[in-house]
Amino acid sequence: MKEPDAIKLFVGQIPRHLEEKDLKPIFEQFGRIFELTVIKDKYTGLHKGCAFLTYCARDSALKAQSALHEQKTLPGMNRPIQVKPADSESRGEDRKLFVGMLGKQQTDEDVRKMFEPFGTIDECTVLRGPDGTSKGCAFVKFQTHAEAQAAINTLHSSRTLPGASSSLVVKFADTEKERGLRRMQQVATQLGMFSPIALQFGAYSAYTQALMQQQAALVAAHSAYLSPMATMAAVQMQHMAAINANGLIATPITPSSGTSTPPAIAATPVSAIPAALGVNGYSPVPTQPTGQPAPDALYPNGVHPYPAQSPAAPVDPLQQAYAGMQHYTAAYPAAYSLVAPAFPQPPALQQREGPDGCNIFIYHLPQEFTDSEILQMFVPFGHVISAKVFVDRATNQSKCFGFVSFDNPASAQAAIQAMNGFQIGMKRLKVQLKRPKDANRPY
DNA sequence: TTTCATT
Repeated sequence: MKEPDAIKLFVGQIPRHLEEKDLKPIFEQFGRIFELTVIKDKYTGLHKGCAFLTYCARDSALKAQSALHEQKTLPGMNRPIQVKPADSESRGEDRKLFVGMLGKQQTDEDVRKMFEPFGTIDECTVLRGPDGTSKGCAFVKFQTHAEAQAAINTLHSSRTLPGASSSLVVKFADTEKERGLRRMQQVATQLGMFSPIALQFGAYSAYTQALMQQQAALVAAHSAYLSPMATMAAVQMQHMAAINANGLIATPITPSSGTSTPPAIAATPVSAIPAALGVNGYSPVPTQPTGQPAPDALYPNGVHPYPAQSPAAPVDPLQQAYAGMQHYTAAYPAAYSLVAPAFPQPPALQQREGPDGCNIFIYHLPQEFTDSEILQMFVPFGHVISAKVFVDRATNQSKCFGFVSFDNPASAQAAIQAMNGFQIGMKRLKVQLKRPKDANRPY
């Protein structure tokens, strides 16, 4: 049994091929383990590279934390292991700050000194690229929200650091949700598609996102062993599967030029995709020259001395997958059309309204969006009977707002739910029900 | 100039 004051620890920077049984020996040396759980993706079961660990005794947790946290690096990882109380133990992530516009040469210590006057700092990390160069920003975690707020009040915009292009930014760090949106944006950018297909990433359900990540990881893990054509087919399937799994797009997808991908692939169950790739059961783990996974015997203490880097590890699988795709599609423009055109252009729609509750108003559209873009942006949510961007009569320029009408209120609600607040560039879309014609505009 | 992840 565990002590009542036991601490649940979060363990990060774990190689994804290590399971509970592999981790146990690493942590058992600090005391009896009450519970050790590798965190897996709730939909895909994919190992997320971290775990929760509770010792029977509080003291064991403290010992493990001081012996391991930031002290050792497990093989294949490029950052040291994290062993610290889980967020659930401290409640609230409202005490973490994002600090932007730092000089490139400032270290964790420099940043810490700047923030120390405002309270007790739990964590202070300058973000760095794989080569160790600063990204010019940092995260600083205080013990309380009030301390963090005090730092914002005093430091935000207070000065311009040497080498920075504008004044210091100090704000609360993005929430999990905001980060998700940001990632989608990055994916969109990497796909080289600002709109409209890329925007649909914003409409993806968590489930679809999870599938995407899994497929991307598989593609990344195996692209080295697959022919370019197979890799591209995998990326295609990833898109198709994502779209179909989302249940939003019913359009049949037919390849428009010769590849080995049969039309039937669009109907392939998602679970069958790894098999279709010929990688079913193949774990995305760097292997030894023998073809066997690295045996535990290589690091009998369970902990490998710093810096133990695997040449295969430090690339983000998503980035790698999409970079690969971009490269491929750049070389074969004809093939590109296979990936994108899930949404054939319907004939131009008349501007007409749906019933009450079926019409939505969209504001903060990018200047370059036309009827076609907003149609494609909202078609995943239902049957669109009208999509109209308003343009200035004199200049023919978009007024950056428009209306979309569905044939039923549920689609309109789904669209609002998914797209309101969706970030495009610096702006977020405002998506709400269109006001009835007779309502006055209060602004 | 937004991270490596928090059941």
